Amino acid sequence: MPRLSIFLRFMPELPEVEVTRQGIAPHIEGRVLRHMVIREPRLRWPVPGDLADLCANQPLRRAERRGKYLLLHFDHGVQLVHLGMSGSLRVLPTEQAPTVHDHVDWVFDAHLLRLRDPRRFGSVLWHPHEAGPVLGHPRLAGLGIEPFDPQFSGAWLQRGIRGRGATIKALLLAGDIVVGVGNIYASESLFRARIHPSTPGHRLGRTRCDRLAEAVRATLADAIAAGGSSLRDFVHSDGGTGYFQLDSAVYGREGEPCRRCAGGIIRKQIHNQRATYYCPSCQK
DNA sequence: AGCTGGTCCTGATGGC
DNA sequence: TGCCATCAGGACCAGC
Repeated sequence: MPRLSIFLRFMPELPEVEVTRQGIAPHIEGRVLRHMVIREPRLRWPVPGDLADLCANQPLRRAERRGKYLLLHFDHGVQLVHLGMSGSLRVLPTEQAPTVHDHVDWVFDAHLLRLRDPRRFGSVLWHPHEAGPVLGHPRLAGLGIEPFDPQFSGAWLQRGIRGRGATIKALLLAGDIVVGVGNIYASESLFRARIHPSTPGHRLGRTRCDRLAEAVRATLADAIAAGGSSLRDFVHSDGGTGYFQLDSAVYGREGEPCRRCAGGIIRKQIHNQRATYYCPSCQK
């Protein structure tokens, strides 16, 4: 358990992004962004040089989420914020001094929002209003359905994997069928659905697709619920503590006994250079 | 030193 | 043969 919380703290998948959104939204929605401080523009992509000027003294209307992107809506455009693999956002007092890896601040009247991202795989992009709906942005246009969209189902999943021979784990991670499943929750969802991670996508029939769609939704919902209890960590925290204490069933449990079946020992396998955990006895 | 991870990009592969 | 979709691997980083 302690070991796992160390991992999770650096891995924003959909639940972490959603909990972040819920945590920061009350402090930024409807407030005027006075100015931005961009100390380090060299993120996954360069932060636009004119972004601070564009958004100074503009009211921030809404903080939305699409996949793992946070969408900060202004009247004249939208900021797309991605946390990459090590990013975190915190609401802090305006006078709080930045430390190393604190790359971007959004400064409001009474407090600021701060992006810390040691590995700089995150991003802050700008989509001007005149470029059309933000969902048409190149980073968003190819994304799959939201896992909590009522249209996401076994049938949807089966349509998405039709004719694709990649492993089901790789297809979940690809994000073009359903968004939000990262490396950890891919293992967890497949365990929940009792499906072996290296099963080729097109080998999954409707029954297993139904189970998997439900498992993805349930796994992510559980994680969001677990994270919701730590919302206070987003305010007036220096961000130094982990904020997810998810109880994983397989991830990081190599060699330990399976929680569901008697006799199974959790195995670790590298899939596409990514660690995958599963129970060889009850995942077929 | 080597491993870790989310996503985009590139170059390779395979089907029609 | 040509085109397109798909796929595996590489790159980007810092922390441990």
